[in-house]
Amino acid sequence: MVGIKDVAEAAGVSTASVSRVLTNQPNVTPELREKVMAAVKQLNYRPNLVARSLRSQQSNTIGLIVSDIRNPFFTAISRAVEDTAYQQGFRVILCNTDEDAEKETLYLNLMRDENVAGIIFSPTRQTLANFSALDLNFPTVVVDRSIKNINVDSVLLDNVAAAYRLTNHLIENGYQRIGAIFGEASTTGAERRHGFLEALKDHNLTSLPGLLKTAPPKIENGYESALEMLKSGTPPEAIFTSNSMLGAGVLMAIREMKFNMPDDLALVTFDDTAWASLVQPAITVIAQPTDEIGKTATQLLLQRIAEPGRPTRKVILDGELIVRGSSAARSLALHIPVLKV
Amino acid sequence: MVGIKDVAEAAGVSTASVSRVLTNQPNVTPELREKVMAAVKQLNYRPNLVARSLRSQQSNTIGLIVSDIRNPFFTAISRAVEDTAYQQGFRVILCNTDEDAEKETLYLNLMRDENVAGIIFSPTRQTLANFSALDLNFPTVVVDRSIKNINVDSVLLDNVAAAYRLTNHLIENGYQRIGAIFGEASTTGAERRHGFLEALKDHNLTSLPGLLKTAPPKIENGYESALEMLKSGTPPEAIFTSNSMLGAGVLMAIREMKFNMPDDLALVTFDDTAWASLVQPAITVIAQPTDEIGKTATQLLLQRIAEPGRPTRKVILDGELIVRGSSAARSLALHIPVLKV
DNA sequence: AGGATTATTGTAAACGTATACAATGAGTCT
DNA sequence: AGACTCATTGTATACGTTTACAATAATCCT
Repeated sequence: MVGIKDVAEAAGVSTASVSRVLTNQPNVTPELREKVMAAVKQLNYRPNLVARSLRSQQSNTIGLIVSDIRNPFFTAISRAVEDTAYQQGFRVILCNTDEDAEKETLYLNLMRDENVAGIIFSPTRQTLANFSALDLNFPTVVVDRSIKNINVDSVLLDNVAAAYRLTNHLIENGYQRIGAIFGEASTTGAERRHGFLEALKDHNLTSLPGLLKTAPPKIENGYESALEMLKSGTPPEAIFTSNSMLGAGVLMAIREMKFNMPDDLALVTFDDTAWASLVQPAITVIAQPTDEIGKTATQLLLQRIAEPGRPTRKVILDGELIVRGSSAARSLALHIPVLKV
Repeated sequence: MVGIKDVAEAAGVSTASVSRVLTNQPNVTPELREKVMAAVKQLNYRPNLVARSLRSQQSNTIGLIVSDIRNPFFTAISRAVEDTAYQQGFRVILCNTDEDAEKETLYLNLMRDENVAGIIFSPTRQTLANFSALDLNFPTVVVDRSIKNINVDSVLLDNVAAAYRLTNHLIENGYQRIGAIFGEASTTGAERRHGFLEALKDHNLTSLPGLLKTAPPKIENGYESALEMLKSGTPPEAIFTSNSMLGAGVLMAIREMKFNMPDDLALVTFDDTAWASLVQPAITVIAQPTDEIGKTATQLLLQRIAEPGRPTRKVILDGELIVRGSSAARSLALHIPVLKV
């Protein structure tokens, strides 16, 4: 193993000088830099990041704590976070929590032990509730989940507005008996639910018993919930889901029950996943600007790392409504049954 | 910051003793352990992993280097790797290479600098070619890509056999003009191509000009390649793709050209993604045992970390052919055109 | 019983780097 | 010219652990 001492010796300078040129400090003469770099290249020296981190008491790895990497939303986020982080010389440690509060504290502790520079985190409601209690002693930015009355950087979607728009779109296209399934682990689900209900109210519609569900954001839950709705005597005309996992489950149920989209049942969901546009008819969605979210979160974090005292900020992004066939305007035949036959 | 010294003081013992109980060494009396643990709990002490890693010259983080986390195959792999790794007390650093050989060496160096315990890696062909040259000085296990004549643990699919089976299935169902698109970055694509061609040969079929393509595993490439095939005067009866990214692109092209599956065109692909079963007709695929692959790779790595001298082993898993509607037996009408009308 | 062996704990050095402080030398000013 | 400043480099300590080695106490054997 070649260390800084070897480089110093080879270059005929002190270890301090080597360290200084390698950390790009000012006040080093070009000659010094040259000598050192030559020795570095010759010996193929690479600084030991662990030692560097121990001594300088700071590291350039950041933690990314998400609930499920298989959820395409988080996949996209991680990708964006990693890209921007690596680009700035930071590494990323990825953790899956499965929306499990215990795992969350586990990983949070881990991050502390690893002495990470900061974390990007999408906490469960549970963890969010006593967020101030666990006082993270490192820079933190919250993504996707909203956090109130606490000073922490965050970047999230305008969930209420997006859900409102999506629901509104359904209603304007002639759907009235609208079922909905919301994720229950996060604040996100609750906010989208709020937007959904607002839209109903503004059109003098009410949510119907048995057609308003809440479940952990997993495919099977979407499937089960939708089956219940579809098998009931009075199935909905449309289903709204607050994320793609639930949406995929609903689609499975639709397939199983051999319902036709959108004539028998319309479907709209959050997150523009691969399958949403491949399926026929394609699914109407709210597309979240995942790249933007991940990138912004990382930038926010890096800025806070550089300047811990800066005022916190909340970045709120807008979702984009992408209208596709799954929510096409209800056909006349169905609207005015008298015309049938 | 509370350190080991504080704990030692509080417990009335030496720092060495504290360290010994915390690293679960034998030869400590129960009383000692008790005293130390009490102090640890009281002070809420947590060992600094960076310092530990520096001193002990080993860490418990492993690197996972994949080409694209958005590819569902790698998403599934990472999830499995992380789960098993964390379960054994190891952390995971995730890196995306975009199948870019430069990025690969970049991250490989990074892993070295970070002093990771080992890595799990799916190298490009390019990197694989001079694999021995970059002599990784840490335990490595290669996944998904095959590597010859070099002693390194690896776990991969029996690609030739799987591709053969998939092709064979098409042929048996009456498809003869079969187009194919293979990933070009990895050895995987080449192997699957081999299996594909073998199957053709065994049925006295030949690959047709313009119907055998190679491209980086991205959706747009699948799309472009398929469009070319479909727009040609003599489009294929079926298309075979060697991974889900290409497959998704092909499906987009099919949709755009308004071809019907499987009557106008059958489609089969590798990897059982979410959309493969949601689409109608659902897609026939070779499902890779991703959980198994990730888990096995991690275990292999941890074993090698524990015992560096052990003989290397190559684990070869079988893919599962899942037959769905996209490759249904060609209808009689098309088979025997004379019957038509 | 006394020496040899073993089990347990303590002392202090080491891991590889960054950095506070000291030291040196080159300008600058009066 | 001498005192003073400032830029540059060197010396040596600190980061928070683990661990080789020393030391002590306890046990065993003849």
